[in-house]
Amino acid sequence: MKHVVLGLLAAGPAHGYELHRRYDELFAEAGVEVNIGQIYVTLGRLERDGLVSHSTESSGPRRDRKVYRLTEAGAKQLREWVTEPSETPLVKPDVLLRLVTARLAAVLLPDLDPHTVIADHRQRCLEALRDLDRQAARATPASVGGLLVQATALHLQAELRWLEACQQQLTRLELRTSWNGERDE
Amino acid sequence: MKHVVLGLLAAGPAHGYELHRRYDELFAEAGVEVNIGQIYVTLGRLERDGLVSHSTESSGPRRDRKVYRLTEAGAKQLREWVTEPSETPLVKPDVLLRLVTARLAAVLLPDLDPHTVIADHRQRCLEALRDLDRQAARATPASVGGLLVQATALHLQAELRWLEACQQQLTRLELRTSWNGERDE
DNA sequence: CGACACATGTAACACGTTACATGATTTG
DNA sequence: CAAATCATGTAACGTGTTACATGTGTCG
Repeated sequence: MKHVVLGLLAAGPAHGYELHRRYDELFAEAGVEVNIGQIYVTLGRLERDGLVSHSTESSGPRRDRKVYRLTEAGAKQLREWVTEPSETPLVKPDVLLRLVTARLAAVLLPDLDPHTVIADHRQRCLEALRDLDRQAARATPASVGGLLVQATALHLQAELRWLEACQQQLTRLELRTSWNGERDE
Repeated sequence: MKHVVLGLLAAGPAHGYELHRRYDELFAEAGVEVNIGQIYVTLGRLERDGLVSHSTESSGPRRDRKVYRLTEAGAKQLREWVTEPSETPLVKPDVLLRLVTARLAAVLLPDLDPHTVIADHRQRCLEALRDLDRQAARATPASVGGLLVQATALHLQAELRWLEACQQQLTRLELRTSWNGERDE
């Protein structure tokens, strides 16, 4: 969030409400929303850290607006962030955690079926993918929103392929642990 | 984290240190580590919420251990969590944020090149993928670690495909915003 | 003896999220 | 007049992360 706000500010000074509008214009298309409060919180923290500064503008009859702009430190930090290698995603899918848990809890909650967990999730992914396709049709072709939609779609397909692998390996899935046989009683 | 700890506990009562061991055995293979402190913090919060309870065990000469177990509420919550639909991932790749920022900051930081950002990230993804392949060779075939590695690999491939799309659309990328032309001065 | 595994914790900090408070102006 | 939009904020809460403190038992 911090860097997003800095980035939005890089396009020109603005007040909080305006930043929120910019954000929406860029990302709302892909359903990634942000609470307006968060913008103000972030701006406060950025100012505390000396990365932005504000000047109050009383534009006629309207409520006073605090127009923020990047400081030199802010611009520097922004450049560093953009240049810096972005980490390759370390995935730890939610559904895997549930899967493992279902297996670990086999004694305690014997009615939980890992296969159901997978099947359900698969259904949800397929649905999401259909939604995305519909969205992609409506979306501006080469826009940020469009790219987001594409990214999500590709990752969903990855997830689906992975689920397949999961299902195949599930039966053989070794919870190779010394400790899970040693239930007391 | 909260649910992970509950899950680990579902395999049987244990104290914090032991939970950390269980965690490592399951996930360390894929490089997903956790700070031991976090375990204790989480246990404290779970106990505060009545999902786990502990009894002190003085096992001979050793330091006393607090053995935690699920309460009924904890088991119930765990079942709910496992059963509940896990959300389909809403992707917002780090690199896209940098990309957009690079474009937004075109006036302020004219030397930032979006193409370089993509190319660099692509290289890093390829490397990561090679590493994963090496890891996959060593990994236990049907283990949690193995599944994690597979998931990561698939998502990396998705990311690579997406980067390709990005690169193609980058030149045409419309930052269709009313506001980014209106620089003051 | 010194290093290491065992074992537990806490204080400080950062961050995101939400609900709420406040008020002016515009528009149906 | 009522509702929506413009505009700003904050207090509370949940959570993850780290650094640090503290001590025992074991093994070379």
